[in-house]
Amino acid sequence: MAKAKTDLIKLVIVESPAKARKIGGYLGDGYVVEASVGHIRDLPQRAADIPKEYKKIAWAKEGVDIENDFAPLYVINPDKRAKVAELQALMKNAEELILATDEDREGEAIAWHLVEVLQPKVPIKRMVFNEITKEAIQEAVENTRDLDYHLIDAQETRRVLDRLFGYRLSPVLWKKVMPRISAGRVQSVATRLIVEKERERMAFISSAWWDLAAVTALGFNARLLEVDGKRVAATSDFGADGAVKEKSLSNILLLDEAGARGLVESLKATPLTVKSMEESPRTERPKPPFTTSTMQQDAGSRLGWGAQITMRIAQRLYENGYITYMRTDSVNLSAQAIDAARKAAKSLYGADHVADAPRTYLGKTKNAQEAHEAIRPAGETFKTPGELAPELSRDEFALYDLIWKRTVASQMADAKKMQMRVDFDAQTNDGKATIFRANGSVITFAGFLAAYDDIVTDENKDEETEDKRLPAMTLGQTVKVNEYTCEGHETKPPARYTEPTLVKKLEELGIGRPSTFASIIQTIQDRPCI
DNA sequence: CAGTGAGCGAGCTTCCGCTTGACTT
Repeated sequence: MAKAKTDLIKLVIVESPAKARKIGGYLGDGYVVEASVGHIRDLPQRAADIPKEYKKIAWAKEGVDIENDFAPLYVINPDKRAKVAELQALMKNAEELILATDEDREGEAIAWHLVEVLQPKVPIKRMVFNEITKEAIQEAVENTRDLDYHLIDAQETRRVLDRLFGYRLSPVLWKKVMPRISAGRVQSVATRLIVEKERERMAFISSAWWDLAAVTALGFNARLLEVDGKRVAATSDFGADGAVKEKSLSNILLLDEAGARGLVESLKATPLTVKSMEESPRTERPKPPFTTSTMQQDAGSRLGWGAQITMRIAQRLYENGYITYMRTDSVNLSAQAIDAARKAAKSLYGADHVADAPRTYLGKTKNAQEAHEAIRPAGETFKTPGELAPELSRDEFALYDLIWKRTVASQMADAKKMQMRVDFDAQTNDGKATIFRANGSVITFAGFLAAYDDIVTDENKDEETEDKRLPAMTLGQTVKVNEYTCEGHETKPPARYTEPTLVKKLEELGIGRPSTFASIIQTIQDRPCI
């Protein structure tokens, strides 16, 4: 019996199974949506992957014929043979092949590889979209384009370069250093960053200095700023090597313990006199929604998670439909997501806490591909963390909560702060003129901080950023001092990288991709050591 | 003559990036 016309389907191929299910629901009858589950073909990884007819060819193991215009040898990934067979079977009933892989360099290449492998005899269309809503998908399927061979060539070049660099350099290391270690465009830079940081720490020479504080009867402290017109050394006068900066050398007073104790002695309980006061308003803008890298950084600092744990939890949230795709370098939200964030902010924190106009953010990542949205709660209205608490595990809840807050905060109003600075005169009993300074900062309008607090880390705890209210004072007023205290400080070497701070650095340098940040860290730790 | 040990040669390791399960540690 001849096949009825209605048996023919339009085959749509995306990269991720979760995406396939969702899009399948939006496209409906006549469409079959399948996932390639990532790349289906690659250069041979090992000798066993090389087809019989290429086994004797010298360059086959490297997978690149450098004598012949760097022609690559592609083989089906061993774990994708069943998937390819499945797609080939579906093609038999297809009247059209629609390639809906991600709109980035790798996605375009996956689409091309699919065409090369499936060899369709039916029309081929390339469909792209940046958000998964019914409207966006409908529009995308009606406005298809052709494959972009510039992008495909760019991907092939990247692939060949990485292969030649990594597969030629690594064997040199086996011979000269030890077996099984490796080198590559990404991992070698990551390793070098860590080595350089360690060298900085080794070259670091710790300097000691002392400072003074006046503990006032009004409940605030003021720290010593000047003695006889000379500024007392502060953290910012020391360079990365731990020594006093060149330009600070001549004009600062570096107090040692004896000097500090002498000043305490000579000040006794001298009151402070208000010399000047200054108030300056500050506004603070919310941060953009999460990318893979910033999510890893925040989960690291707030939840104490490594990059891989964060990604595993995020993957579960994504597969169960709670968040959008978790491997992204984009800070953009869809129009519907912006709307949802603003509605959530309005109902929970009030209309005055929502930004006047929808906020859009510019990504600052080098080489960003922006094939996906930022990481955000899924759906056209965001379920609050509280609503989802019963169905999420403890870790899933913690990460969803972070994503929800960051997304909602990104559409909220600026926070307003008032910073206060009061300088005081005090005279030592041996006639030295000293100036003390008190800083205060008050949040006058929480804005986005109502949803997403600034985090206090060990590094910024000492700075004058905390919410500290100073009492009202007038010029010339004297303030009673309970006691003067002094304290010794040491400059600290630059901190070692943590997993998230290394990811941040790599991203700044344009090295690695959202799908590989976690595995880079794994690789440089897994390789054998001497 | 069977079992053992030294010596030799062959084959393997490895890159980066895109995706999930199916496997063991």
